[in-house]
Amino acid sequence: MPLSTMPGHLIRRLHQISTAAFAEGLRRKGVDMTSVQFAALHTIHGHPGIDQATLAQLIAYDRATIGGVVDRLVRKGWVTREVNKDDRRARRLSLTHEGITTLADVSPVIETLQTDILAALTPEERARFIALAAKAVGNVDGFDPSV
Amino acid sequence: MPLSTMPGHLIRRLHQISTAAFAEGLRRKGVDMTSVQFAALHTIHGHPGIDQATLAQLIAYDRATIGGVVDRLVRKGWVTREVNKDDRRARRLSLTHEGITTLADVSPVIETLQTDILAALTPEERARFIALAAKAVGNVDGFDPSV
DNA sequence: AAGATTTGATATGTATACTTACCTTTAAAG
DNA sequence: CTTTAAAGGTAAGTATACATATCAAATCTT
Repeated sequence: MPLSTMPGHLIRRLHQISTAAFAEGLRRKGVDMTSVQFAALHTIHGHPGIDQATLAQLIAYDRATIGGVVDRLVRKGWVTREVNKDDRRARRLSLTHEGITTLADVSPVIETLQTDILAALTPEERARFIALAAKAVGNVDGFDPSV
Repeated sequence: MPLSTMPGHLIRRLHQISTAAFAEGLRRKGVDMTSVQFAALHTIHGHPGIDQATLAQLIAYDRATIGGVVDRLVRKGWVTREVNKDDRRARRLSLTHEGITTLADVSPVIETLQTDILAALTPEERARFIALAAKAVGNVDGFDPSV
């Protein structure tokens, strides 16, 4: 069985293409942001005051990894992290002014990139691919639009 | 635009599911091998004496990353790496006896895993997904069966 | 209320990934 | 045949990823 027909290999290649397209698009825009950082930023924006564990859960990240991601977002001045008064284990995450502006700045670029990633497909194929991928990862239409 | 419909996000989730399924399947088999290591092993098996740069190119890896992967394969006793006499820049990679046995041992498990990854899809959907993914990454049927 | 369990977060260690820089060795140019 | 360019590897630095262990705070049990 050739690697080129194995879903595992194809998915890794897609992921590679996806992150490369992301990096290139953002580089052109002059912003230093990874796709992981965007997902975190985007989700914090929709859930101000969220804690790291919930954030990790919402975007299906590892709890241990998210700490480093948030570190870098804080260092870049896009996110504030402060101890939750009601639960001193937790950190409340919110976007700074600059975080909000940057997010607004890159969002349209990123939406464009979503079609670039699947540029080799026709619009119909792209839609079918997205539907199949969503089903494969356990999403159904409108499953969790908050994310 | 919710993350849950963005190809970039879906692809990352698929990749996550894929590598997790791989790790779990191999763990059950009692073998310590990552998907990257399998791809390298599989490709070296098909191209004995291959050099690292060609290997990296065949499976779409980074030249710098492959060095570490090969390091670990050598350390596990599955691969030999020796300087090519005809081009002393290059290293000739080959499988050891144990590498061949291990590869034969895990190959059937891994083929099974390929459907596990897309377990949420019906066989027809799975086939369609694979065809679309192959097209998206620039493969056409039988494009490079050597990999 | 004291003990056990759970939970948010960090620390540690391993494995990708990719960029840039650098070294060595070939190959190409002139 | 020397200068230049290209190619194979490695090294260093950054950013995911995830398992496991640990710590502190909160919650549940009895």
